[in-house]
Amino acid sequence: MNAHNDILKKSGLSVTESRKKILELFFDSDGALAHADIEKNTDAAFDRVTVYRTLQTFVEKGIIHQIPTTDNSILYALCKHNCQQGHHHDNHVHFICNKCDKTFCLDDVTVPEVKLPQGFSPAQAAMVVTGLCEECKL
Amino acid sequence: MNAHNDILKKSGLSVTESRKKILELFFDSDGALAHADIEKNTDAAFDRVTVYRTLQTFVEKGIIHQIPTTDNSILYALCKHNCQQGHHHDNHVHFICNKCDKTFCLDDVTVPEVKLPQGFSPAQAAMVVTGLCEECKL
DNA sequence: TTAAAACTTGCAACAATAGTGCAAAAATAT
DNA sequence: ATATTTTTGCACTATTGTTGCAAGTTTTAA
Repeated sequence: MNAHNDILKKSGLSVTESRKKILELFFDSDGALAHADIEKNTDAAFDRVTVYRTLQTFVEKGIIHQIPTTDNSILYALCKHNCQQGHHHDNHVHFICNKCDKTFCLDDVTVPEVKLPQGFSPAQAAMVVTGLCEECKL
Repeated sequence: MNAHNDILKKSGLSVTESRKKILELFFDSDGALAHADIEKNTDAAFDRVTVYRTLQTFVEKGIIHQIPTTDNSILYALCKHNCQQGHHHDNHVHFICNKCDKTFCLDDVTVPEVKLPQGFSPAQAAMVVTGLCEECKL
């Protein structure tokens, strides 16, 4: 009985091969993952549809969160802080490297509050910074 | 000779029906537009491919910019401030309404600076706030 | 421990979205 | 006005995401 299984159980999910493997992938990766990355890293052991559904489920259960991008893809990353079902707290800044295209969750950098114009009622804020990462800057 | 044509010429682009019309659409719209919105609003007068290419070209030339979303779509909006080719300055916050799904460019709300961890070299920052807009809040 | 119930998966089909090569058409330059 | 350059539209292909349903797996509870 390992920690990953516990996460699944706590979320009320059945413990299956695909879920275990995909969750493991997220823990092994330091950055964020796109659907395509997951298919690649599982050697297509699971159906494309299963991957889609697993990701959806994980988002719903607050295990992972989505990261907005401008390139018509969705990136997913582990929710490291206390996310609950239906209520995410992924209020950290994301960094995407222009050179290696890796995405980093800057867990220690929180998204700053901004004052919105009259009438706008905020629920969630996301921030994505692009540039060069440590590796690529050298 | 109108202002829109000048924008195209200044960017070194031929002045064509599709470009004029699509640029006009952006000026007439207060929010951001997705590819689909543009096709709808032009009554499919232009080929889908033409719309794709026009948007790409406009982004390259710094006429419009892309807005990141978490729903696997790209939104585009006019660069109101001094954007140049290859170097965007769309440093304002975007607001997406959860109810009506409209996107607003909050031109007066600039993206705040954040301190990044050692090693990260920022080039651009984007911020998207979701919630309820003026209309939908009522 | 096993059988029933509940849930998850994979397949097939479908739908929507995006990209490419190339000939025809339009815009620009001479 | 015509040659050159650029842009467009079509046909085709690729990628990405969704749905229904039967078969398979996991969980529950006797």
